[in-house]
Amino acid sequence: MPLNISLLLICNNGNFDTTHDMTELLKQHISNHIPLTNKEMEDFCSLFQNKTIKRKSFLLREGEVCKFEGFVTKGIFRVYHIDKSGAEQILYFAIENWWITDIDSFTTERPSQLFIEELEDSEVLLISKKDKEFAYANFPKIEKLFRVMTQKTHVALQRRMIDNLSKTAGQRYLDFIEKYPQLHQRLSNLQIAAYLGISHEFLSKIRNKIATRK
Amino acid sequence: MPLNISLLLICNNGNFDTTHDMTELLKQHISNHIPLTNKEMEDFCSLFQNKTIKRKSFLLREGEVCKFEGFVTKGIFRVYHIDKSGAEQILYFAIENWWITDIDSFTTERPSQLFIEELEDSEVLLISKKDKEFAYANFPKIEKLFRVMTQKTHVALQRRMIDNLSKTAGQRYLDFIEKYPQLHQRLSNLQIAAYLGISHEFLSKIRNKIATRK
DNA sequence: TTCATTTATTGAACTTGTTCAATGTTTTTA
DNA sequence: TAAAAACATTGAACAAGTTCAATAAATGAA
Repeated sequence: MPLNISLLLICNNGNFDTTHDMTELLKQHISNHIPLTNKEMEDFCSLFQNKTIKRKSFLLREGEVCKFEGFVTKGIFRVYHIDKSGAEQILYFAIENWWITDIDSFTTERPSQLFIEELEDSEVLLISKKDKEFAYANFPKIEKLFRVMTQKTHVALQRRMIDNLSKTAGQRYLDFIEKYPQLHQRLSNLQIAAYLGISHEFLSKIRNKIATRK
Repeated sequence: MPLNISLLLICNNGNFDTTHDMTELLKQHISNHIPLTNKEMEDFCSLFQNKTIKRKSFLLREGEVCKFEGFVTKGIFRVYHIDKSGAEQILYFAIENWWITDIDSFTTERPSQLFIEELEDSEVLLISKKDKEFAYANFPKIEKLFRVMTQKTHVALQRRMIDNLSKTAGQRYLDFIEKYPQLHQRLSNLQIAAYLGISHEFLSKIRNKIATRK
């Protein structure tokens, strides 16, 4: 059957409904965290809307209130801040199976300080605040799911914080390509530098040094 | 009545049960986040044990599994990591009304990479993993409480991450004393430097520059 | 109160990372 | 396919931050 599936994918230019396939990834993701009954799973996933987005467009801009939480099913996003001097700091990247939102703006309903931008043509499943509150109120397991996921994200950020406090940029770059080989291949060095908190020129020098030492 | 209360405090050398006063602070803290019935509040707070700790002793050391989550009612703690070269990175400080744990070790039950140390004589209310699971299972509001608190903590860490990526050490120091004036007064410059991710010598030079410019 | 320990300051030499400008390379788009 | 735009590399001068060593000041324990 793999041939048929390939043909299906090749022929699909985004002209017919693929929502069913889209939520498949989300369902799998949820199942990896908590057990839900079929009904709970269907009810929860039906709250999401599929959205297709062209590269270099924005899901959120600074100053807007973030009205969604998104689950990426295709493509790559970056969540970043622009400081007073115009420099960009990337908070995180999100590829397939990752969630994106400005959790601060989403929960407080205050204007966001962040940008969320697509780097490739992407697809994302979006849930509104109202529907998420509905889910929390009606499915206690969903409350647990998001508590556990937020904890995990927090632990990852704690590790990154410690690394940023203790390691040189060169070491952080090596850690990055080791930890996220798939991301590394899909990102420009400009993006990686903004994530590591260094200038792209310096990243270039780091790469040169690594390359000539091997 | 204020005189009587003062006398009571003066006479109490830790020799009689003050658990009741201790959980008062916790109850207030919880009420600020979510509404609980009296029974829920009593049931939940009864899961905590009060612990008095001398300064410079450890609540957790690297390599141990973190078996508690703690609510600080008195004193000041620091949660930190020691890297390969022996340098300390402070993840956060906790004073009255703050929570302390290694959330990674506590949830995964794997050895911690962190130290939790008292900097003053302190008191803390501790809850075990089993009792916390019990609370989650029996009080859905508690699940929500910790989801919301973890979200807030995460937002704060995201801001700190962005600041660390974009600001100079001098600016971060000024931000720190503005944001946490009470902490600033109770901490040595060694501690603050380890939090900011700089050497204490350099912090000293920053302080000198600030002082002479005023 | 005194001695030992910890904390803070300062300077000099050094390392890490930035900025700016010039040049080359790759990718997009018309 | 050509031109434009975005991305990557390199060097030189500079700024930010570290390290080490010496000294002073503050704190804690006997």
